[in-house]
Amino acid sequence: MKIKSQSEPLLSFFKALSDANRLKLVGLLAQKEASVEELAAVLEISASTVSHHLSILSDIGLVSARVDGYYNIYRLETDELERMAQSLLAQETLPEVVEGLDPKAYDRKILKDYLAPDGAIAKIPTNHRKLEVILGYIAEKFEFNRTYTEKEVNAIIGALNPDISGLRRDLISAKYLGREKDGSAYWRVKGEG
Amino acid sequence: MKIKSQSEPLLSFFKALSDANRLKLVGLLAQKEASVEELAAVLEISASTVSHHLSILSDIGLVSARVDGYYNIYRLETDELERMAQSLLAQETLPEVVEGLDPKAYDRKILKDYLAPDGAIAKIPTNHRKLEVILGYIAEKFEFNRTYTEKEVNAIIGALNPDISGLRRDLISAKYLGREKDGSAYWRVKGEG
DNA sequence: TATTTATTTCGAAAACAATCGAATTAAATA
DNA sequence: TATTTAATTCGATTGTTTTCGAAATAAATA
Repeated sequence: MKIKSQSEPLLSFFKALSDANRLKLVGLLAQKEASVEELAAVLEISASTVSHHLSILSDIGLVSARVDGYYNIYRLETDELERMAQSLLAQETLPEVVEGLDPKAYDRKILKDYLAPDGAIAKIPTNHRKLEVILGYIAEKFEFNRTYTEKEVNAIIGALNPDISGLRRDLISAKYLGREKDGSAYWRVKGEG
Repeated sequence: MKIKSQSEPLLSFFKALSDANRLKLVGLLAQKEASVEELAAVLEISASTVSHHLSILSDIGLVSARVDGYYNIYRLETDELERMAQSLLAQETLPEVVEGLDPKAYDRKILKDYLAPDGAIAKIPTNHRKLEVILGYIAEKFEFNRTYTEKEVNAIIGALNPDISGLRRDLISAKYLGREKDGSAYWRVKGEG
């Protein structure tokens, strides 16, 4: 099942107003209500096209129609327009737009690029952002709430990549591992377990 | 020369935000700045497509880029977004949208439909709105600031359509012509000259 | 200096949207 | 009831937009 974004109304609103003729329709109806025929004459497009545009505006509640004799008289729902415009400014609107997206997708892509199929680190990235992701991956091989000897640390790192001392230094300077001043013990500091 | 609407910025704004992926980009950048690669991974679309979308957002000043090493780091121009959203609500925004449109286009179309090539009234509309337009057309054949005898009135109307008494009555009841109680004089009341 | 890397630009394919005129529907008048 | 009228729906066409992968660009590293 496809995860559907929470922001459909917002997108529909922008789509509805992202056409020059529809924007003009809203502008005209803001002045006074009007029939399809009249709008078509002023916009110089066919009545069927106006009808199509009005149905899009009507779908999101921005205009409504009233029958009067032969005519369908359309009017702008001013309150609705104001409500929608206001909600653009609301704090909670933008966060909803990104619901359903996975912020870890980039980290996963980096791991995929730098790890061998067996989980070893095939190549060490020079780039800072990417190195950070790889260091986080190494850190996960360490448990919280215990200490490791340097020999144990080297064994864990060495199973992943031959550049043991370089990676050990990086892990400490990036604060993934803590270390006794005399080098007698190491322990895991941060990461997500 | 094509008359250009005054509302280009408004239309560009809506167009820019009328795509689901661009809306998500804005949502992501609202949380934190990010590189093209990172955005592409999270949205699960190609980097070139992200680049294309960012250039559209950047054209209207909604995002900006900063170079950092290999990366172009994009950030949301929060102030600009707020400014644009605010201007949607501004009084003067909607009227600008309809600038350059001719509100008399509908009247002209009605005249075209009901007048013969020589200017005579080929057919009298039953519809109220349309009849009004035709009456306005007849009224223009009368001068302001003088009176007409019934004979003169009949001659002017008769040159346009044989239903003289019907049209004369309509002109008076729609207040295009004034009339002495005893019917001895008629004069033009409203219209645009 | 040659190579690697992220981004942008380009060109083509596919998806989408606007538009028109004709056919249909619904409502008013003759 | 048949006709006229305005609006909507339909089908086809045209134009625009999104998207991708490949090629070009620009910037950092080896």
